[in-house]
Amino acid sequence: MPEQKNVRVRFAPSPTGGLHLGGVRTALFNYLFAKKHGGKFILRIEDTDQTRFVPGAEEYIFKTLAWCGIQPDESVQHGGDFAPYRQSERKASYAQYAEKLIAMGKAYYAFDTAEELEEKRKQIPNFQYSSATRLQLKNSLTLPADEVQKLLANGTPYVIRILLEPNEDIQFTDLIRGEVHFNTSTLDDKVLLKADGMPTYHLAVVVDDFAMQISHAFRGEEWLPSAPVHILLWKYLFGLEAMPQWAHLPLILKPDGNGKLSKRDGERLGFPVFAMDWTDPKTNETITGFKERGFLPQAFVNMLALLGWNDGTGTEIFSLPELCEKFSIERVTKSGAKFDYEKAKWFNAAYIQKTPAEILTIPIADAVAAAYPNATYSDFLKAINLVKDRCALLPEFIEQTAYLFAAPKKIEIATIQEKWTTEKNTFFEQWTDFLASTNAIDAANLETAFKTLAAENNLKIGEVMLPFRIMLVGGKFGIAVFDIASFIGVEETIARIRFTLQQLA
RNA sequence: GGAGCGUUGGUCAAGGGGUUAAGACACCUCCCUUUCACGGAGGAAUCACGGGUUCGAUUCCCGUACGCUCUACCA
Repeated sequence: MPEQKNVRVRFAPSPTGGLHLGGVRTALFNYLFAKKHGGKFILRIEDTDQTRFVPGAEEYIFKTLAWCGIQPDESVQHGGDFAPYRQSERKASYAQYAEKLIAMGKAYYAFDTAEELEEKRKQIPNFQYSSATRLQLKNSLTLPADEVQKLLANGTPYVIRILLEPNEDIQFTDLIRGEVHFNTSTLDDKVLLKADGMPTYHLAVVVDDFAMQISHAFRGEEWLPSAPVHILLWKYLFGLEAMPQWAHLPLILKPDGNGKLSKRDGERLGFPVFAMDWTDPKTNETITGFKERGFLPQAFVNMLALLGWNDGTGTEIFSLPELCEKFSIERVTKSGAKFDYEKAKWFNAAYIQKTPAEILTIPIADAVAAAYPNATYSDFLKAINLVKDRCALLPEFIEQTAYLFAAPKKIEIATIQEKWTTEKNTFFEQWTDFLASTNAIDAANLETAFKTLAAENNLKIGEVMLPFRIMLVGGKFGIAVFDIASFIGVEETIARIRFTLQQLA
């Protein structure tokens, strides 16, 4: 890619709640692109809507990104030459551009109240504030100049709207979709500056992307329809040469049916949508995140990267550094992808396999301590390695190792009882005697001894193996039986056998 | 309603004028393991539909259908 400009990209979330999959992925793609091109990744807080302020949301965004390992180069927390990075703190800078547009004849004051517009929308089927209707509305285009001045002077609330010429073709190149065309006649005169003096997104992105020298602007596909407004703004204010290159990312869809994935879908279908737990400060309701559900951040990031991007080779497991090296915006898919939680778990399982037990233990340390207060650290490490390949989610380590740290509470006695014989009873008595006398308790030795003893008693291995398993773990599940016996030790093994034997008697 | 974008197996997807149309997840069968899982071997697509262009279209063009997004003083 011949890219002369310094690469500067930005992720610009609005702090209104938890960050979901799509948001994190947008951040990730921005980050990867920046790293790939030796550029800067900027985090800008888009908090221009004061009515939607949610305490804690901004902090949550930083924590989420940190967990994912995608650190901004510039942000309200990391500083940078283009501070402030919070749009509410840049409020003063927007009005001048709106005024400039008015002076240029590209924007105008509008005094219609929200109620009046609401009424219009009710009356007229497909009402749009545009060339077709603006001459019948209350604005500086229809009102005499002196009245406009009077309204402005006495503090009448107003907004500034862009003045769209009808029937103008707007065309631009999207890095993912190629040429995209729009006609201004289908657009409306978007509000640029709100009555409270804050800019809308439309003005703010353009002004800030210019101010922060953004070279590439990536955002969700939902922004595509308003892109022409942004392009016009660039053309009027800063010139098209300075405009960043656009890329509109495909949406992440719900697994069943169609439509954008929402947090409700997660609750409905039983999987996380937010990266980390998010507690709504108003309702105090907590929505589970991938982190708390037991995902490793590397797995989460890898999974996200492959949702809408691939390197073309079929490889699916990439570390963050590898992603930074391989990522290219052109290889991002055009169409939306249904989120597949099973696949997400597969990624996590893959990462669990390759992550050392010492690391896996960190995020589950508290849960382990609560579940098995007597388990030693080294025992748990050993246990993790034993059950590793059957865990897709971190909390599964607790369940999967349960019978290694405590005798099963319930024994599926019926399964043994059906085919129980005195021969088997004899066998297990001999087996406990052997265990009591041996000190070779590694799994391989135990297995050899067990098989030899079974043969001596004219019993098929399978006839006694399953009962033995059930005695140790309570049912037909778990890791290799002799690994279990070896892990829990002779005494405990004997105790568990005797316990079941008593019940069978 | 309008505009924009999209459409390859159940899902994610590679490929992109001539291919046996990769691979992964899930599912099914088998092997391994006398549990399960892991692992291994198999199994499934007339590339939305209809027209073109072409010697030849899943690939290019045009329509249609369907889906999604937007259509707020929200982002």
